Amino acid sequence: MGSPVYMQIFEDIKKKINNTELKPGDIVPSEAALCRDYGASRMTVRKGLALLVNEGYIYSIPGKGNFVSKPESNKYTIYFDEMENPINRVDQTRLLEVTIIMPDEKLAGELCTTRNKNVIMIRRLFYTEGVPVAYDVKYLLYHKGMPIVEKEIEHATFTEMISNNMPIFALKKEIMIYAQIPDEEIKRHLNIYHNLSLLVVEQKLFDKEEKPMGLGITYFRGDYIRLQGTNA
Amino acid sequence: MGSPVYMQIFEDIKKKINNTELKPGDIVPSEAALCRDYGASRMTVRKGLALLVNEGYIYSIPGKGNFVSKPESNKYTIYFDEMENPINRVDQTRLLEVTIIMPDEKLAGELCTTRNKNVIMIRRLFYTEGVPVAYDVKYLLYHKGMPIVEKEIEHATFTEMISNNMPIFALKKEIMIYAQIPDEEIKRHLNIYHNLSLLVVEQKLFDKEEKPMGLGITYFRGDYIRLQGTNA
DNA sequence: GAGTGGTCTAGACCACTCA
DNA sequence: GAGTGGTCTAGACCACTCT
Repeated sequence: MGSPVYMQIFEDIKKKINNTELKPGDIVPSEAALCRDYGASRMTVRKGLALLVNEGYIYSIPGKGNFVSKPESNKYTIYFDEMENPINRVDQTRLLEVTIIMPDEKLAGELCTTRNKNVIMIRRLFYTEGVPVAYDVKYLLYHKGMPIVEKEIEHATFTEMISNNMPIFALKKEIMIYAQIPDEEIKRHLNIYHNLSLLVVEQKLFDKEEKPMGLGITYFRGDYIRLQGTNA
Repeated sequence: MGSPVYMQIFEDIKKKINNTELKPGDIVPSEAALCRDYGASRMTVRKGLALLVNEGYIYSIPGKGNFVSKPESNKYTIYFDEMENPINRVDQTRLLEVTIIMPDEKLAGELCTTRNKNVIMIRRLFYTEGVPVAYDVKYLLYHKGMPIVEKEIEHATFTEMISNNMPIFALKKEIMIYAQIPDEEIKRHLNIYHNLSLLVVEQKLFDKEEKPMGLGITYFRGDYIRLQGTNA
């Protein structure tokens, strides 16, 4: 029993919640009561309770008490990287095009910019063992230090392109996942001759002021990629 | 400036990390130094640092110091619910079948069971505004209190089916997302006559001993669903 | 041995809720 | 006014790292 007191408190209460001995909405014994039960000081008890709060088991209402939470049952954590996924990895890329474009209505809206502002467009193909597995398009709002050198762009992930000149902790990212039938251009790029679905992943990156910095759309062959996640 | 001292410490250091004034791998000023800087007690300083640890900004090495982390740049949180998604919601369901089956090799493997154990199979259709949008199959390992009453199953999400008799906090869940072309049966169920992709979401639920309790596969019309997430 | 973080105490004052 | 959680202090002892 070498484990710290606050850990005991944490584990004990967690067990009671998992046993339904304490149910969502129930009040947890008060801090003073826990101090008595464990012969511990209040700071120690609070440290145990803080762990339960962090893991979403309980929440506090000042002046009232600590209460058992309703679990968030449909929350998942997934790790996504254009270049690497649970069943495969990109081992080669081909740069199709790097150009400056004027965005159309839709793209300007997505990037919260106007149609007369320059946008860098990067189109690439990703390969695994010589086979094209994904078609990738990025739109970056131009700003100083932006990589427009082919060498820097060709093998970079979206985050890498932008984090060259932007501290990465400040980035907010959104992801959108959907399924689609390939159009003729994508079929040609990905050597698709028969019926095949695409898994499309859109990534949008924001700066710390919540302004969009870029949009990336990756069209994966459906038989190439699976995204995995857990509620851990 | 009514905000607590520990919050000041937290914000200040966070800002320095986002400014790259402190870079990944750098050492954070020692707790003693921060006590001096802020005229605060050690417990207060430690509370501020604990926040940074929780949010993944720093980590501690006992006897050495606190260090700035490398950010996890490809981690996303998504909320998935069979019945409800960002662009639509299921407003009606139809139970196609509830039966007891013996699993085939593949399913037995997925559920870590043997081919002679009973498995409950539930097949349903989901509708939005009268249109079939998803075909849903669940496989549940039978155990006491399992819902086999149609009324209880028809409108339940996967988690609800199982959490009736199992404390929900103990559940571990895995999710897998991929794109697929519909087979003839699914085309018939979902009234698909032209080319259309499916977005397939597999959910696997585990008990607290990490043993699988059930597998759910939902085949969504590609034009019906988009999954969204953020790195928040 | 000096410095570091990890655990813990026994108090304190505050704002809040509830009866 | 009694009870609750939120913040904070000024100490303490420990195990650890580094030199």
